[in-house]
Amino acid sequence: MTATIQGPFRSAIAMSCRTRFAPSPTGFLHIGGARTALFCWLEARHRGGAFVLRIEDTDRERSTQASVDAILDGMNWLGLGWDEGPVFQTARFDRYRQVAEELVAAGKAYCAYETREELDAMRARQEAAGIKPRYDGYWRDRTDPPPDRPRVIRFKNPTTGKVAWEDRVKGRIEISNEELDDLIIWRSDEHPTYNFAVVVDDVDMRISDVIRGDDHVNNTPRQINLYEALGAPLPAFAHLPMIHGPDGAKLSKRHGAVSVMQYRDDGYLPWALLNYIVRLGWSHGDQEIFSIDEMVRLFSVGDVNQSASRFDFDKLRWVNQHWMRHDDPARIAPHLEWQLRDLGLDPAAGPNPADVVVALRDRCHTLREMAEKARVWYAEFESYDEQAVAKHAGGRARECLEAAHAALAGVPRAEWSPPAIDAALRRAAEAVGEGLGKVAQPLRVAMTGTAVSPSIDHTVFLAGQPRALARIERLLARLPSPAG
RNA sequence: GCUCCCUUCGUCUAGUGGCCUAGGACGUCGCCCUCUCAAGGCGAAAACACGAGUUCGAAACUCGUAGGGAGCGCCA
Repeated sequence: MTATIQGPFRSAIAMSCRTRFAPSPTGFLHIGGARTALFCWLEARHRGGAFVLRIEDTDRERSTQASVDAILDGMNWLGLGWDEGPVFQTARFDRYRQVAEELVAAGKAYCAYETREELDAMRARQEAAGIKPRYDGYWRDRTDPPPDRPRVIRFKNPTTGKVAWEDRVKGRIEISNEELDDLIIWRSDEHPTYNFAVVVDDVDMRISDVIRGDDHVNNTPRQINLYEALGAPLPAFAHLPMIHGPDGAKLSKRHGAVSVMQYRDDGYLPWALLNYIVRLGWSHGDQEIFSIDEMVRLFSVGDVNQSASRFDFDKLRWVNQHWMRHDDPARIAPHLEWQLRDLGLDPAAGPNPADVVVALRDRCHTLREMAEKARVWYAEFESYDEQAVAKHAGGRARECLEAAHAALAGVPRAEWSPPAIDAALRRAAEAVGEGLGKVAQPLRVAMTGTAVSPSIDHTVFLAGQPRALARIERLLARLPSPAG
């Protein structure tokens, strides 16, 4: 009996989860924003709820269409799809105006007529006196005739008591109303302010869990007072700790990548980036590697910890390599192709990229490095590393290369594969009475012009039979002729 | 200045009063493996900010101190 009631009841609660990611379009999607978006997305997915994307573009000065596009591109590249939106706040001005006017009519907000200069002066006086700058409430209860000056609408914040909430990550937070002042909700230029628009939107969109950076904790009590004035049910709040740069300072350009799209350019897999950032502030025991499905299954914003973390590029690189090594090569290949093209190489002018992934994924940490190392199979190299030639092309290199050439030429075209090549090279080594290494090193120089490459069978395989033989001939041609 | 938040190895973290002479991972170092470079295996160094208190017992609870962060806009 209990079980039959429990099931539907519980899912009804889960269904009510609605989260939103609400960036302002004043730049690209940065790494902190990406993690906030991820956590919002995961919380909604985990609870079978909805994830809403909202663009907070009420600041006409700083908002740009290019930024909107950049944010959308970032979200799409990461694979964080939204169920509703994008909703633009600029499309909702009438609604904000209506709510602001209702608040005034209800005596919960009022018009104030100070100029910016007067407010600046007030602030300066308060700071000089060493007290917290706050609006003094001059117009709060005035009934004077309104002066002939631009007006703003201010919210009548309660003057006594305190605001408290149970933050899902920070725990209980309390702030006295005496710390707060009457915030402006409607500007003199007839636009809503952030703190007001957010609340109206979150109420209208029935957001159940407000998940955002902890730079917003100080805004929360004012917003809670607004919810109450509106008679709206309170959502749960979850304030995420910040992400700093490796040196503990705010993450900035000088740390390397700030925009998530830069991570694509630098050769990271989107799901690897997600795996790395999900572990910044969240964990599940000792587990380090999470597929997207696992994250959805295991994540809860209530498990996020409370302290700021630093971005560690070394660990990101490790996570990225992990996914390059453990995913299906076919899933990695398109990303490698993107990098090859970005380097000006034609993926069709060489081996199947999936085969390149198999050969190189143990040897690099990013797709960028992989593409650079793959260059030798998509274009001819121009010169040899002379040190490599000096070290490996002396001694019996000529005999070894000739034996390798003969052995490789004997591999039927249809059987051209790493195992067949390995067998051929071992036969060649045996024929000249040397270990495989004596054949492999000069051959490696012949194949790549350098002394470093993947295992010799793959290195030769990826070159393809005609190109492999040609490259052996090319090296042989520059070696001194055999004595006698 | 005021308010709020935070503090376990270099870094990300486990830890919810005894299982902790504090575990894992990245990074670092050493050894093994080996056709180069990697990857992999094994191992090492490395942390509870400090001080009081609560308790039979504190990394965990409370209070201070120090340090760090955020906010205090007609920005979001």
